[in-house]
Amino acid sequence: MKNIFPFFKSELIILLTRECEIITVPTQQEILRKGQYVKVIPVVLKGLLRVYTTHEDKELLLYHIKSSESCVMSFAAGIKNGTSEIYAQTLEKTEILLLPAQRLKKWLEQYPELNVLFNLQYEMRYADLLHTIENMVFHKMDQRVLSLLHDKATLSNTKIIKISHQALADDLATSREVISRILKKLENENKLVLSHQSIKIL
Amino acid sequence: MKNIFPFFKSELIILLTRECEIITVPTQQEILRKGQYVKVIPVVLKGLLRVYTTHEDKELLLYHIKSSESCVMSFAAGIKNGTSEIYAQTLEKTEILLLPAQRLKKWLEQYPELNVLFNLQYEMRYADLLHTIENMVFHKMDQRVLSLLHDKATLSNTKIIKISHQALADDLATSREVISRILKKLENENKLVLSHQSIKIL
DNA sequence: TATAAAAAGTGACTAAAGTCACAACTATAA
DNA sequence: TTATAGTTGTGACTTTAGTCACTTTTTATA
Repeated sequence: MKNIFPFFKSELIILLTRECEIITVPTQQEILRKGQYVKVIPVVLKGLLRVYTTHEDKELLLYHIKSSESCVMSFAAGIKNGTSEIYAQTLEKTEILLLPAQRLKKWLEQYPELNVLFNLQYEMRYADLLHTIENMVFHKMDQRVLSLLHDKATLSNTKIIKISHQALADDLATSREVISRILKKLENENKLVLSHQSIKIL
Repeated sequence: MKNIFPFFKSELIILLTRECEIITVPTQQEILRKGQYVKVIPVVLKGLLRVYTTHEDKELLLYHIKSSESCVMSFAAGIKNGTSEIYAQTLEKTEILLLPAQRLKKWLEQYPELNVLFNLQYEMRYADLLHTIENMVFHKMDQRVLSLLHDKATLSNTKIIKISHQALADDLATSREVISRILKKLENENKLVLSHQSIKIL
C-alpha cells in the first residue's frame, strides 16, 4: 500500500491496513449500482474499473478507475449517507481496498492527506467528465471511436485492443452496427486493423 | 457573509472579510477564460454565473453558479497553479468574493470547514456535469430545450424566461434555427408560450 | 417617425446516426 | 464434427439535426 500512496504517513497506512478490508473481484463483475446505498468507498489497488451510467438499456462510459485511484462518486454518496448516481464494474480481475464510509469521515479530520487524495480524485473525475462531454458534443462518432480506442490502448498499455464491437457501442451509447461501419471506415483510412475480437491501432 | 456561510466560524468570516477582495461585476462579463492562470478563486455572494466550454465557435453550457456557490474548476486550477479548463461569465450583475489561491491553500489546513465547502462544491458540480451528460446522450433536442428552460425558470424563480433563441442555441451547442423550430413545436404541444425575447413555461 | 440592427420564422436541402432485417463468419463445447 | 451462441458485415430505410438562403417582425435610437 505504501507504493500506491507514497504521501501517506506510516501511521495512516497501518490504520488502513488494520481497519479496512481488501477484496479481489473477478472480471466483468458489477461492484456498484445506481441507487445503491454506499457503505464502503472502493479504492483500486490493482486492476481496472469501468464507471458508467444508463438510461433505458443504453449505457455510456463515464471514465475508468485504475490502480491507486478511487471512486469519488461513492465517496460523495458515502460521506452523506446517500446513494450512488453511477454504476461501476470490473474490466479485469481487480483488488479493491474498502474504506468504511462512516469511519472515513473521522479520518478525514485527523489525516489531511486523505483530503488531498479525494480532492485530487475529484479534480481528475471532473476533468474526465468534461473530456467526455466535449467529445460527445463537439466530435462525430468516428472521432469518438478513435479517441476511445486510444484511451483503451493507453490503459492496457498495448496497441492491440481485445474488445467486441458491441462493447464499444455500449461505451459510446450507440448501436453495434454504427460501430462496425465506423471501424470499417477507419480501417480503410489506415488508422487501424480489424480482426475477430480485436483491433490494432496504427 | 455570515448568511451565506452559516457553518463558518466567526474567526474565519473575519479573516475572509479582512483578507479578500469583493468585486461587483456587471452582467454579460467574462470573468474566467480557458487557459488562463487562476490566482483568485471566485465565490458568488449575489448574482449568477454561466460556466461553459467552447470548440470552434460552438459553446456548451456546463452549469450555473449561484449565490453562495464557488467555481471548483478554478479551485482545482488555483490550488495547483494551473490554468482554467472552462469559461465563466456573469448572467446578471454579480457580487464576487475573491479568495487568493495561494493563501487559501494554508487556510484549508487551518479551517476544516473550508474543505467541507469545496468538497460540497465538487460534489455539486460533478452532479451537474453528470446531469448535462445524461441530457445530451439520452435525450433529443426538444427534451434538452425543455429541461434547460426549466432550469432557467428555477434559477430566476419565474415562469417567464427572458432569453433569445440564439442564447439558448449557445447553451445547447446547436444552431438558432433548430431552437426556433423546436420552440414552435413545443408551443404547439402547449408546453410553453412564445413572445418576442421571452418564453413562458406552462 | 424613419431606419438600422437584432431577433425570429420558414422552406429546401444535406449529413449523421439510428433502426431493421438478414447473411455470414468464428470459436467453443458437446 | 457439428450444433450453437456470439460476433461481424451490409443494404435499405428513417429520423434527427445541421446548414443555407431568405423573409418578416420587433426593438431601439438617431
